[in-house]
Amino acid sequence: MTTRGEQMQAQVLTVLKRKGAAMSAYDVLDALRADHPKIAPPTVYRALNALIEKGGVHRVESLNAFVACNSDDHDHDHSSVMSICDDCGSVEESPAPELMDNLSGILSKTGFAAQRHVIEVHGTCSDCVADGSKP
Amino acid sequence: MTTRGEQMQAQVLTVLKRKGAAMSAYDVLDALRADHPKIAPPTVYRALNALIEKGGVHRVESLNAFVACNSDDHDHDHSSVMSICDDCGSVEESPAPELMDNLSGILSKTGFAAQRHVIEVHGTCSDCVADGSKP
DNA sequence: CGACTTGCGTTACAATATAACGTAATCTAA
DNA sequence: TTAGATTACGTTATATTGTAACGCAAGTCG
Repeated sequence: MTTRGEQMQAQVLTVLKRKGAAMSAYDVLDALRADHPKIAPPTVYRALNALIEKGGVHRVESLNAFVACNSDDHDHDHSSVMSICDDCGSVEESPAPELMDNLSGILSKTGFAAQRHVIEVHGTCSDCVADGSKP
Repeated sequence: MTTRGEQMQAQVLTVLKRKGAAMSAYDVLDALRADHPKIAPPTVYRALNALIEKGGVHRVESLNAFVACNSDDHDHDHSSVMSICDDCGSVEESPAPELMDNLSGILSKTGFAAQRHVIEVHGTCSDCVADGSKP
């Protein structure tokens, strides 16, 4: 087992968890510059991609951004819905097995062989709804 | 009613329909250079955004690309699933009202107020499945 | 017609992402 | 242990995607 690069991955994950919301790769890059003054984009993208493979990080396609997985228990086989708050940037994952079954049913009728699901819902999270429109 | 720019929108829509698959904004730009040698990105993005507002074009978030809406009948209130073939680039929309209800149910439990749904499924379309793995 | 408004075209640049190359770290086998 | 193979890292450079801002042209309305 190689451990090269895992330090970088750990630092990237720490940054994302500390933020608790979606961050662009370049936001992560800036956060890492404190420790690594000469860090470059490919380093960050490689760490992010490795973390995505492991399931510790998800890519938010509709934001071109990344978020730490906060629910450690669920499996990461794409069986969840991402709720993205456009006010505060928080991202929650909700497991949705029935929805996936429903989707499979719809698609199988058309002969489409699904491989990857992107289910992202934009809106306002309960906290931001409670805070009112624009305090 | 202004008609300025509608020519451009019409040409963009023609390009997208002729392609019959997702295209990046810059692919559209290149296609338009034949008629408009000096065309620039904002012109294309403005036309694309106007067409998206009207519902004639959809943005494919997971590809950073755009596709002409091929089913003229359905309403465009986000109530459909996009099936994206990673082999040929074709994009199909399937209405999925039950799925949307299901999704609303899941999210309302968390207090999340949904405003926009991004439901994109990547895989292989029936034509490409029929063509075998790599002919 | 002349003043006002809208939004287009253009220039320039910002934000996101990756190709490619040399090299250092790790692994394998003798 | 070390030579050779392999992996994947850091770096440079560049590709790709998207937008801010400004001046002007086209349409609007008195």
